[in-house]
Amino acid sequence: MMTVTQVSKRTGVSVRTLHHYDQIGLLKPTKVTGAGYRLYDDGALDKLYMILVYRELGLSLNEIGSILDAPDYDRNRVLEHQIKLMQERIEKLQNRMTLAKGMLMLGVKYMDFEGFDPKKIDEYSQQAKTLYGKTDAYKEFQQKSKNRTAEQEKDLNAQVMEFFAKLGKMRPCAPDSEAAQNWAKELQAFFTEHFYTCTPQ
Amino acid sequence: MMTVTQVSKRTGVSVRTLHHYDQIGLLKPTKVTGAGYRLYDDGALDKLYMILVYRELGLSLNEIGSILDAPDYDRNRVLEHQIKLMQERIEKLQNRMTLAKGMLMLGVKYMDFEGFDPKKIDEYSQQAKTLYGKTDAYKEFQQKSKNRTAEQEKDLNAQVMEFFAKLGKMRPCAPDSEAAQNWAKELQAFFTEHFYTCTPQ
DNA sequence: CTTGACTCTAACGTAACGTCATAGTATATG
DNA sequence: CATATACTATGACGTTACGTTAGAGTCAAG
Repeated sequence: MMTVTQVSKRTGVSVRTLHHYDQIGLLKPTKVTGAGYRLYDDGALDKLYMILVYRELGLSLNEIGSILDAPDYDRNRVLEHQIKLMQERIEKLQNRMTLAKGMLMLGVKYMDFEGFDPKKIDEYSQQAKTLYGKTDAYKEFQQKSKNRTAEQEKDLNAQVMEFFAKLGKMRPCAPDSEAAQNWAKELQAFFTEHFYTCTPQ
Repeated sequence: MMTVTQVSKRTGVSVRTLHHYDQIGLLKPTKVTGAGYRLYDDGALDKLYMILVYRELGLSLNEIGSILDAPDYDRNRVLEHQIKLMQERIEKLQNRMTLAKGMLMLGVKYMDFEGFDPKKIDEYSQQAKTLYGKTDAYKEFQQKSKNRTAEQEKDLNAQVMEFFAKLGKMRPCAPDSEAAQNWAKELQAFFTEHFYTCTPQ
């Protein structure tokens, strides 16, 4: 039987957290003394460890409470769900990193919106990647930069960024508008200079 | 000059959010009518877009407030900092995904802690990867699985997981203790069966 | 002038605790 | 036994970025 600070020292959770988990009924102490002191045994410790693991996986305390007294089947489904969620978060973070790197590269002054919706970064990124991936030029690029895989990703990020940074602006334009033409030229010049030869197409 | 709902519809932010940004002084309306109605012009819209972008990058409203009236130099430093933060978060998420996948693979019953600190997952993962990466066996594995890169990562994840799931338990043991020996045998058997031939070393 | 659409302020709710403040309790020492 | 020290308990407010009513004033149209 351990007191709160003893549990705290062994597990790393704060005393306040133990109080909190007691309050919300997530982890009740094994026993409470006459004076109201909380006492925990090894079983409680095990449960606490499980709580911490699930917490690391990003589950809310509410969800953890449900999961702990649920059958294995449900636990596995929750795990799978969490894996998907984490996967999505990773992709979102990567897209945001691309955006941030692009902002650094191009300078903030380029950030001129009107039709660029920051909430749709993931969507833009998706578009840019699929569109861009189809071109032969991309293959050429891959060939040329095989020897520098570290930079490859960096460059691709930059390109994707470039692509969707402008994509927002192009939205309201007709595909054959003057602005679109200018953009294409600009992009072509940029890419030709840095990465590969580029056809008007 | 647009009213709150007009701004809301164009930008996607809620009216409440506009109220909030006004309250905390992040984005004041361009003008306020006699009746107290908030009116925004295009300049305010631009600022709002910048706010949204930085918000996407994970900055707090406080930080955004500081950044908006700061020189380019500071902005770039903040961007770089955010990129680092996002990178760290991605790695953490990936480690947690490894843990979750491992929990699915091995089943929750294997989760027996005593010396396994869930907060040190990243540390364990790091150890496992560096240690594991050094072995010749890994190279053999890489050779064998060159043709299935998609699964490769999956397998590596599983292995890393296996590795650090037990690493926690081994901590208090001497490296030549019986438990350690058993673990080594078990691991060897498992790996031999699934991935590659394995020496006692 | 009424109706409907829109606007305002005020204030509580959210998640998971951190951080006091105030007060009782257990233990070692003089 | 009294006291100092270390630990414990229960409130209760603070945090982040708004969501969500609730009650009340405002504007354009019919």
